Amino acid sequence: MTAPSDARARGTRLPRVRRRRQLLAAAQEVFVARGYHAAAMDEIADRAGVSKPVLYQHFPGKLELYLALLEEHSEVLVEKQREALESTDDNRQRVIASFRAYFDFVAGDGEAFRLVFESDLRNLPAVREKSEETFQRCAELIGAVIRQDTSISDEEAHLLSIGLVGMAETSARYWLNNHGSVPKGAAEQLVARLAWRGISGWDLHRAAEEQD
Amino acid sequence: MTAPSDARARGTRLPRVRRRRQLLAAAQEVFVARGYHAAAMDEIADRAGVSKPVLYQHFPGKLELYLALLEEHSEVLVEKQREALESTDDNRQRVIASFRAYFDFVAGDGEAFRLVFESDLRNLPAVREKSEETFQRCAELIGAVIRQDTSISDEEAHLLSIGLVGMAETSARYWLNNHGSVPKGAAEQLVARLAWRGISGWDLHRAAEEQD
DNA sequence: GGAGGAACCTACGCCGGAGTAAGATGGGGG
DNA sequence: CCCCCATCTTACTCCGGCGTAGGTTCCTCC
Repeated sequence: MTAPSDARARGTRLPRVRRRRQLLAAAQEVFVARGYHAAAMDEIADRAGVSKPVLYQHFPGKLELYLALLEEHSEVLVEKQREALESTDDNRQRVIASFRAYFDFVAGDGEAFRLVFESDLRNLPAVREKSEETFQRCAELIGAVIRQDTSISDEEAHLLSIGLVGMAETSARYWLNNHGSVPKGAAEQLVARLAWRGISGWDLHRAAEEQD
Repeated sequence: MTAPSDARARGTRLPRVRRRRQLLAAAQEVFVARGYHAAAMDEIADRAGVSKPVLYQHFPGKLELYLALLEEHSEVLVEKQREALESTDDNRQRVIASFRAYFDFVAGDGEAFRLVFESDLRNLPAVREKSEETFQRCAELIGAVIRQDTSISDEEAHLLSIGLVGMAETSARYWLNNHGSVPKGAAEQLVARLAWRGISGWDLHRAAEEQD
């Protein structure tokens, strides 16, 4: 670990756009490894093989740098989720694809998911809002599917999707932290099955269950 | 909001134990409202109607103060969960009770749940471990019930309980943040039903589902 | 080949907030 | 009645880390 990423040749100059990309990559590594607060601008600069003022020529401040990354990866997650749900018309497969999307997201891109799911800056309104918005958008995508194919009320469908998204997020994160205990495919399938059993045929058996 | 809690009579002396309790209460308010990093020892002291050194006569540092609270409320959650699962022998009722326990926890005690679920100090190993341990203990309690009444393998049962706990935590937090859209009892029931449909009769229908 | 500007550096200002020294105060036991 | 210790206070020190002033190098384009 602690691969220096791009500390190559402390003396190479880069065109502006290229440098910016690289700075973002370095920042991601540091923010992911240390969290927002423990991350130092000096370390990010070092990691990029550059001095601090360079960082400030590309981003007005630490916060903006962080927000840029948060924004980017939030968008990736929502997009993955959208693709998953559009990938098929079979709802059962949809559930599986949706969970796989979460696991993929968590497994991918240098653990960037920690920015979205485990940010230590949620107390800042801007960050909290972004986080919740991302969460809501995912839930809404799923909620739309549920509503479309059942007679569940809007409010109930929404709450159910919230629960499902929470399950996906939590189990994906858990799976990643305990790599090796269960292979990815199996974990996805298992949790997806739990979800599918939960929602499939909700209307049908509802009356019966209401009896209790 | 910003109820001063106990800023009563800036000049009253208190016996050691009583003062300690009060400091913990003040600290909880501030940590919950601001998070660990944005919380200032000065503010905690002020909130308790006392000066900073007093705080340091009761706790060696900011971190220890925080950990004391985290520990306490983590224990409360696990205990609530244990009680819920022991409250009945009917597994369906168990699921409901278990979810209710999460909602109760989130609804209770000055939003102390934010320390356990939304800590902005998870990057510190001590905190991360405590958080995960709490989470695991809850999952393990549920996992034990699942294993006890089904033939699901240990590993699978564990992953399923992880997912369920995640669902409970997420939906409870969401419900609290959007108070008013759904009454507590209804929300609990709805999500509990989702979970119950998911796990009940898992063995029975398993073979059939494996076909796909 | 030499201005000019873009990319980069060293070195510092400064501020918030954790933790501390040294002294004031007040009430219970001798 | 007065001493003593526990309680509490004011008023600092110190440090990490963000952001910046001012100067330097190297490439490009005329």
